[in-house]
Amino acid sequence: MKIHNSITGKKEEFIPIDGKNVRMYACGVTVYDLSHIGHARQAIVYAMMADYLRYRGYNVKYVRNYTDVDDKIIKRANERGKDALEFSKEQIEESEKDMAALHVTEADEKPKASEYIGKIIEFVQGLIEKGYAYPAPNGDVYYRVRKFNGYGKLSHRNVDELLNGVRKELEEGKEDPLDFALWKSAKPGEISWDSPWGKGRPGWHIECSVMAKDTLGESIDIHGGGRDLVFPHHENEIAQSEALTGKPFAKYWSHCGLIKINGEKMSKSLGNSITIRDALEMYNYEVLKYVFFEKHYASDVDIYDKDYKQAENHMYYFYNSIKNMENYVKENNGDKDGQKVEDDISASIKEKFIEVMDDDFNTSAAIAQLHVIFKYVNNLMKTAKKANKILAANTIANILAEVKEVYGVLGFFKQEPDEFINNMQEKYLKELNIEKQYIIDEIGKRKEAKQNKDYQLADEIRSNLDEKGIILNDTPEGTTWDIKSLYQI
RNA sequence: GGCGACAUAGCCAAGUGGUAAGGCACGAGUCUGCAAAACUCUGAUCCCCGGUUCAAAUCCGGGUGUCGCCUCCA
Repeated sequence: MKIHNSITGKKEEFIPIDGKNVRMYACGVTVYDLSHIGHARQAIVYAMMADYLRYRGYNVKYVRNYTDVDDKIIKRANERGKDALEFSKEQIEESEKDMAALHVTEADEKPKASEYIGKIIEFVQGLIEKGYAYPAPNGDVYYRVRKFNGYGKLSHRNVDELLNGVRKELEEGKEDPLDFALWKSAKPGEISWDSPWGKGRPGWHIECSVMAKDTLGESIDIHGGGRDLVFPHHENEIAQSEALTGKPFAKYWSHCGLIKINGEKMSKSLGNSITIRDALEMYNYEVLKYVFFEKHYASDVDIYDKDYKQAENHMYYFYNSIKNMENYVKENNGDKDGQKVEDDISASIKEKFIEVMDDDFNTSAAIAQLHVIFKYVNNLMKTAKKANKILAANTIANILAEVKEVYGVLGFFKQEPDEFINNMQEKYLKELNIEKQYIIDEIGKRKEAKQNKDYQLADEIRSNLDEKGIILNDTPEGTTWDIKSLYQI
């Protein structure tokens, strides 16, 4: 099992601190607005890691926090005339709805900053006592960056370079421009808590150090988050935690790549950010997982509209293949004639999945393998049929069971094929504004024309439907229809 | 300016020492009245230059280009 470690910049053998027990922390969202697909990717990626590690026999404790006290939250709450905590509580509920709709495995604990104020104050006091922090006259408390030796080891910078080229004004009360706030004194009208330094609230970075320590202990195995958090957030977490405990904070630092939309950085100002809610309105959750898993988690990705469409077509192909497999098993149930052991690749499915996933969670390669499997099975069923041989249903059943179990780890194939396929067709019929009955009637007319050998009329009916976005498929069992765009981009 | 990452076929994308997964698009074929779907076949020596090695897309050095971070950000 290998995992990429940002702190060394290398892929390393994964050896948890405590045998088979894995402690994992991922920075969650600051809940001042609806979550977007960047948050979705991050949540999906770290849930996938937890799921996969469990699949490999580790006992995983996975923690993902919520930042529910912060400048943006306060600002947004004020705009809406709401209490900050009341507002963030609502936002957390919305975020949980999104995660449930995405079918993301829940974290074992989801601590909130506002529930950790006492422990945050204790932590800050500890840092002051050790000389790593100091209160400013205005009630802020700052971290003394230059005091911590390892500062910059994650983001690979040194303290002096940080000042390079950056005009940083020395804020009042700070000893050094690099120092960052652990505790912020309250401005009038802001939510605040009592502290030894007066009324105030925690800084952002300290929350994660405190919550990670409280839920997982002083040293954790994997700390994850978006690549944009490397500096300063994760760098500061290390400084805080290691200064207080004197122990290594996280053994493996994992960073998830960022998302661009149609070639542009996703941002509110560009108006191109896609909320999870919007995405789910357009695409099934397994389709979204396909989009994210198709590329390695650590890569920054540029997602174009056509990528979703393509993923949808792939999932449609997979589910149709599964349906065919199920039908095949049903039709040939109990028939063991023609079974060839060498055709049964079910054992190698798991083997290959583990091989690529053990290599830093290579979901991209795992998905490539999925295409190979379905192609293989479709070919198997086809050639068996063609040769008028009955391939043992057991072989197909074995492969199908294995695919569902193995790829279930990534959250795939949790739906009934008919359910998935019908929903997809309904969605497009609605979009194309076509009634199912109309198609059936047209197929009936065409059947008649074909029986009369009036192929010109038959072709006309078919091309007519084609123009409307419906394709017909003549099979020995009759004519079936489907949605054209589920096969084409 | 500093730090970091990336550069693989028309496009997307795996692959960290032994002669390049997968997908999309394109073309040919099987099937079909003709199509469609499905399946089969077909394509790259890996940005450029130099080095290490029996052997490099993969390691090292230089160059070019793209991107991220250095301010809140998954």
